[in-house]
Amino acid sequence: MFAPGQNLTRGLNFSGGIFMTTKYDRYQPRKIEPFWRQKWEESGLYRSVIKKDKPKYYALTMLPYPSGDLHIGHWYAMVPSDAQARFMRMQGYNVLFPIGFDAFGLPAENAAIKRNVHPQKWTMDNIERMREQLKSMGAIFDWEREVITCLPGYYKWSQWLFLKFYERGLAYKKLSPVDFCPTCNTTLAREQVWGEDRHCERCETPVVKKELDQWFLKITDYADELLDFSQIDWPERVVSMQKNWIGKSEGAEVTFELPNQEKLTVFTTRPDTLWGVTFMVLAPEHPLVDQITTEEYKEQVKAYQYAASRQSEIERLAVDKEKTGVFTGSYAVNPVNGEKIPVWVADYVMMGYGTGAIMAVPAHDERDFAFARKYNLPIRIVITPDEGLSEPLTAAYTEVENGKMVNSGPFTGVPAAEGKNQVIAWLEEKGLGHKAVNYRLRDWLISRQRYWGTPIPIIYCEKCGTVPVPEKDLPVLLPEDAEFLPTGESPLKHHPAFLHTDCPRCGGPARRETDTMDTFICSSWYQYAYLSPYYEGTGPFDQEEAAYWLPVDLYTGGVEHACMHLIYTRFFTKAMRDLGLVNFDEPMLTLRNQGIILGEDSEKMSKSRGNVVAPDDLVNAYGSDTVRVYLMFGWRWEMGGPWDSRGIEGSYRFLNRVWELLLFPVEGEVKPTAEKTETLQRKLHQTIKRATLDLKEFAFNTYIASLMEFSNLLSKVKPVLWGTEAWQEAAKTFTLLLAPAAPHLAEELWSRLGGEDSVHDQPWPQWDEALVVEQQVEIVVQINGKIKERLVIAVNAAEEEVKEQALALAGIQAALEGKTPRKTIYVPGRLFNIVV
RNA sequence: GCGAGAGUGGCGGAAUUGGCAGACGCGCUAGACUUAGGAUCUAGUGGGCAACCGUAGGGGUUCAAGUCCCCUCUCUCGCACCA
Repeated sequence: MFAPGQNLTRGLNFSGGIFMTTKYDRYQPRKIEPFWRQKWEESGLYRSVIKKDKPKYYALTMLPYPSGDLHIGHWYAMVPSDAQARFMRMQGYNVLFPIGFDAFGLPAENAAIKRNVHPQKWTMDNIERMREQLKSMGAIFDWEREVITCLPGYYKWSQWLFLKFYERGLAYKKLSPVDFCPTCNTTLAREQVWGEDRHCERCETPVVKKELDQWFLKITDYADELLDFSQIDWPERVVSMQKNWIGKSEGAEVTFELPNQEKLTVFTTRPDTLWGVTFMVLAPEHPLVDQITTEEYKEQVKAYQYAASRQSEIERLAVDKEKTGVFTGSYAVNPVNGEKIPVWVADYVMMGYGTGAIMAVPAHDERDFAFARKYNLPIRIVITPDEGLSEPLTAAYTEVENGKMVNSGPFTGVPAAEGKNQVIAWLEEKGLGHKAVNYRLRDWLISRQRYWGTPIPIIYCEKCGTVPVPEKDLPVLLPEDAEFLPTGESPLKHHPAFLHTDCPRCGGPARRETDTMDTFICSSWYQYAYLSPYYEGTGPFDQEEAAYWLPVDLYTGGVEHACMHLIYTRFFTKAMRDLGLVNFDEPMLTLRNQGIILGEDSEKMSKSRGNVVAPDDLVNAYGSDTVRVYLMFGWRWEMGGPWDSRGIEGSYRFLNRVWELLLFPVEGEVKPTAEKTETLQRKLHQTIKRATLDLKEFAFNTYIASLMEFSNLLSKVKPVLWGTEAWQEAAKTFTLLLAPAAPHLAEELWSRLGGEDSVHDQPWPQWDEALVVEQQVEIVVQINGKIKERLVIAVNAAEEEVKEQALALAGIQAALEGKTPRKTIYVPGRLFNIVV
């Protein structure tokens, strides 16, 4: 037992006594928090270095963009991740929880054009501010591993990786119609074009198509492997979004003969419907259109193509728009039955998917059905359910499961589901087609016509053509003295010293690639950069560090990156594996997504709405620990929801109560009882168990709730147990349990309670299952499942004994009214149910 | 249309995966202490006067259903003429 007040003095030593205003100083987070943060920094508490004798745990939070100020969303994402990392640390793991900045990108350059401040300065200033804000969070970030992606020491390796990809044919340049954002003045990857109107992910401007020569990464080489999620524990939502995005569909390619020896290959997932093809459709951009269109139809086909090309440049049309098309005048021959079928051009067929041409089976495809109806094309049924179909059809019959092939030559009578494969085999045998797989996934367009990004390390020589920059010449530095003008063109294009160079191969005059890389390149491998920031060895990172820390054990961040960053980084890891840089298949073993904190008005936070919650203000008002606790307590983490400015008061009150509870002594004599001691001990072990399991499961809200419950019990028993051994043990253990959530407060309490070293270096408490179990329990006594009475009984009471006591209860006697129980059910510790 | 997820008090949310619905907190009500309280403490708080009724709605399985099965409705997110 320690004398009240004694430990208060110890606390004062740390703070220099400056905040002792009353006999027992109040909870003053603004004094405690900076003090401890400085201590931790000085003592290197959170430096993560290889410790071979300890299991490692690599926890990672998504790389923030240095937009200027830390947002409450950053806190919401990072605080529970930090708590989880701290918990693992106390569980004996050697934890790495690094932080850095995704520092290239458009906002910096736009600021440069608008406000005449260099992107470098704008970015570094923001980083400096955000670094301080991040530090106020009190997370266990190892700042010595910080990476900033716009620094040459970083992007050198982005360029190096690009060159390695190039060597292996994973990076290539291609002239093709690409999406261009007229506001951002750059091309975008397919993933960065969103929504029905196909707008730019960043600025929401509808994109336009441009025919440009651009660099791509061959992510499609890994399409199949990217569909394999067997090695990772990722949320179902992300898995399904990625599957959906990759969009694998299996079927067949079938070749149709056209006049003048041309062949037209189509992709279909329904080879079982081949006998029902009544026309064919080409996309307006299909190269065969010009060749097969007959003189008679030339004019209208040309007009249609022109209209279609205009259309793609304007807004994308609504889904339910009326289908349009024109006849080419030509006929194709259906290879399965020799029929002549008309070939049309229509914009409901996309050049970008499959072969840009389809076989139309109006009876069994909704789109073809609508088209056939409009243009009076024949509709032939070749699949029917057992009960048949009534003609004329009012809608396409698209079911496969219950369908049977009819009017299909040798396959008539075969179930459609089996027919698919049988027909493919038959086509292959006859040389008419073959099994084929199609993906929705496109190769990743990485060229950006902007300055503030990683220069693509390529040189164009008149003699030698495309020449990669030799490894020894890396990094290709971004020139600092660029001019930022609102012309919409990259300053690199107008920077002679950058543009003109010598060919590394022949020494002749050459020019540099002026496009820079998509910033998603930077974030595709940053988890490896943390191992050895700005590495100066022979590869992008230190292999010894890699061998110890990799792969990332836990990754946390927003679900909005499911089809961008999270696919890209998986692709990078697989490609890097094939380069021999890493020896595993997946970058992040476990992924957890947080939800989004909305404004108090339930709308997305935005400056224009004026509903933004600034974490700095909250930290000033309540302290960092309160903000942390509230962010963990207020919502289901993966859901998020509207901010509640009153709710945070509850968390502040909680921490205040904890402070007073553990530090303010009881006046007068304390008379401990065995019963209360036991109650305290039991609740303590129950709380350890709950807190441990909840933290494991990312149930941060119930983790905090369990601490609140425990503090409620503590305040009940305080008058009788204050200062006893059981009390002290409970107080210290409670402080340990609080440490991941409120690290500063826990540290202060720990030191005042006489704890050794840092609370954060203590082992996580263990619970004793025997002490968790209640001895006396209240069970409910039911009749036919309805609660009639309650009974307090020993937890291990025999069923017979319970039955005897339950049946003897007055309320039960009355309710039974002399009826005899037919059956009784006893669930120990829960209920006793009498069935009559 | 396809895919994923969700519907529980006035609000945020709990409920050992079939076993006392509403833990914990916000808010609210009453009281205490106060010159004062938007501070703090104590008590209460799903509905109904009651028996009872209550987890989006309807049916089912079971001694027992928020939880399992079938149908319907609503909402959120992602993709979208993907052949």
